[in-house]
Amino acid sequence: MKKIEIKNTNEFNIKDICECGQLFRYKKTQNGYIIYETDQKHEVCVHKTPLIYTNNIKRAENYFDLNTNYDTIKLNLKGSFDCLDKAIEFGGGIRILKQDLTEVIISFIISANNNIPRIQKTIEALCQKFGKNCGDYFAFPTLEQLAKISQSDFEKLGAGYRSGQLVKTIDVLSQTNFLSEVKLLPTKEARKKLIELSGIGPKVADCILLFGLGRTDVFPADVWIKKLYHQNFGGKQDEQTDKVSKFFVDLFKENSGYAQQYLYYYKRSLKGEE
DNA sequence: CCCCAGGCGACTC
DNA sequence: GAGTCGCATGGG
Repeated sequence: MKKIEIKNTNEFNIKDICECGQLFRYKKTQNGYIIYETDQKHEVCVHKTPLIYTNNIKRAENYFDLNTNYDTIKLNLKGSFDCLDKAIEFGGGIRILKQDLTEVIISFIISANNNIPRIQKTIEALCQKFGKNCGDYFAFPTLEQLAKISQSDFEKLGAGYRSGQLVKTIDVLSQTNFLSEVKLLPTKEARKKLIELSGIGPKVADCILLFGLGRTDVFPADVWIKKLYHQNFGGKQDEQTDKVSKFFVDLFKENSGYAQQYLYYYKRSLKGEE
């Protein structure tokens, strides 16, 4: 096992990374976190500084986005409005992970109109039932494995009414070149193509673009973001997703995705306190 | 009993 | 194009 030592802790906080909402499979440990992705395990221990344990340095550098300067991004985002400054202060150690596209697509279809503990529970059950046994954990099912799962199987996992959507979308992913093609498209076209899949609307598409395709010129607008928009910029209580998303992308451009993660993480942390 | 959760799809007009 | 409504499921 090799290790990467993180020296600038302003730019890397494993709690922020795990709990900011970008992924669902992680576990808190004695002095850090373990993240599970596809059939991989990424372990981070914090002593004085964070240490990433990996058997593939290049892969870990890419996964944790270590070549992006987050201090610069935060500096660029500051001064826009008060809530964002507080959010950056609160979650300054967030990094946006380069996650597996298929896993992100399936996970965020399950996330729609759902709560995080239940999303995690369903995804964990999916891995246990249909993923490879990797010893002390289970892999996320491969596309080949996913293609064998029926609608009633998904229902038994607790996916609810999203079960049919999952089967339909998995069918497209496994029977066409959708995944390889969508990667090549500019953000706007990729978004449109994603929304054609069952269970994917504007919000889920933006999460997929941000977490699975590395596009930071998107701004997923969920219920928390809409609340924040209403409080800070007016409009209706339940404003239209595309309207809110476009507002913030116009404001933050290529840094929209980062801004969204700081804001989402911060707003959720205030749950019940405002 | 109600409302809510990282919304979406179908159906109106 | 915008406005409603139902949707599985579990927790508060």
